[in-house]
Amino acid sequence: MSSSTPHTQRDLQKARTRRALLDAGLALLEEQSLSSIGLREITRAVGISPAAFYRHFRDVADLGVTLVEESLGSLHTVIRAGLTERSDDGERIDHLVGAIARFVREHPEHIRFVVRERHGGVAAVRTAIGAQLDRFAQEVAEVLARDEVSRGWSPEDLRMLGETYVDHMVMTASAFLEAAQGEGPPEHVVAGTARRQLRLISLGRRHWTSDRALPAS
Amino acid sequence: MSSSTPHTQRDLQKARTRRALLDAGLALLEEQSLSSIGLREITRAVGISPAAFYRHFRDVADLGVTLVEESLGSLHTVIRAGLTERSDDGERIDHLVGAIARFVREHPEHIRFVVRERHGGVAAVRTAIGAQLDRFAQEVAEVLARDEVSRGWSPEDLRMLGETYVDHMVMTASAFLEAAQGEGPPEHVVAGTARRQLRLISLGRRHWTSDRALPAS
DNA sequence: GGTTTCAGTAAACAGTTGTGCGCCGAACGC
DNA sequence: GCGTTCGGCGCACAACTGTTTACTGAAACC
Repeated sequence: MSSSTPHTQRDLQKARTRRALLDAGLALLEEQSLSSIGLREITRAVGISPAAFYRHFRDVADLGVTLVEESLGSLHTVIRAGLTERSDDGERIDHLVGAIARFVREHPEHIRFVVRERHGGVAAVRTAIGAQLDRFAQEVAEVLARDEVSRGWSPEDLRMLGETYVDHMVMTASAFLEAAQGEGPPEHVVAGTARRQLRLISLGRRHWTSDRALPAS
Repeated sequence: MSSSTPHTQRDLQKARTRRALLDAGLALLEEQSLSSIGLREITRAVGISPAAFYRHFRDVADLGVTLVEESLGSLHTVIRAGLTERSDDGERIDHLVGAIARFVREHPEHIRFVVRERHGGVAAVRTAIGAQLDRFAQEVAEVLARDEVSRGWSPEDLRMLGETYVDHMVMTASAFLEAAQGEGPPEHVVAGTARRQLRLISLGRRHWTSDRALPAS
């Protein structure tokens, strides 16, 4: 935010190879996990010498953390738009699931990265993803708080709801990804399940009472 | 299942080092992911020569697949017992969350392994876990189908419900694990969120209608 | 136009890795 | 008791790893 890229030809070229490193890393991540990717493997894919890597990142982990911001940044805007959209529950659910499906189709590597490294072997990346998803859940909670249905909800309950939505979104995205590479049920089945689950949540939401006791059926 | 261990002293010793290999692998997995663990690293931890590894497993991946069966086998029995238990929703939820918490406290390495490798870099292990969780979801669906609330549910809806429970269980277990190592919110907060989420699902379940249209609020 | 900056290089460093080979020696079946 | 089985060992192999060093040459600055 402080130093926007000076448009000198040199920094421009530097930014280019930096991008190439990030892209190469992301590409290599399709078949292995970050902790098993070698620095040399990345530079080899880009076509530069191993030592040049250090001009851009301290570590492979460092590169990973950068990828986190990138990957989740794009998702952020997509979902935010999808949620704010005003319509009845059914339409909103369809839109949301459709948005996730489209995002996965357009940026498969990004969500593969996030899903794989969310609980992966590199602590720094793990916490970076966790922090982002936290912020994310908080934001979703705030959006949902503005709904009529959320009247009287406690902050903890709203927070819980946000987490539920975010977790569900990540799971759905992961399922779509598996579908795309033929590793699981086909896309339309995944979409169906995702819609059903959102409907389930939506129903639960509508009949929620913030105090602890369940209503005597 | 076919060849139960012959109780000769030699096979007994073989089983012992095999166990040691599995345990060592599991232990090493606390800080890295399977794809980055070296065969030598494991044998070194056990105290045998690298070549001896091949007497027990073809691969590190092979060892991983074995770990999957072990880790999820134990969880299987725990949850099955927790679900079948008959009581009102509130109690059942408390019991379930408590059971998960206890399991994580007793077998942290197992669930860490499952969560980490569920979307990890080793394809064989990934699919093994996926298959197990599938069977698992199916079974949960069948148990839930016996509830009074499930009258009139379509098979797809029941299946969806089973998946929802299983996914939630895995997520909760993972959250408990993070809590245990101080990487996230403390245990009682995790438990609270988990209970709320189960309550949400339970409410949605109770007001479910298997046909597509949502009831006009 | 001379000087400084700096992305990328080449080479060397000491480790590490997976895997194949032949051999041992203790427990085994008979 | 004897011949066989077989878990584990030592060693060698070629390939690979992350990191440091001193360097080059073109773009940037003034």
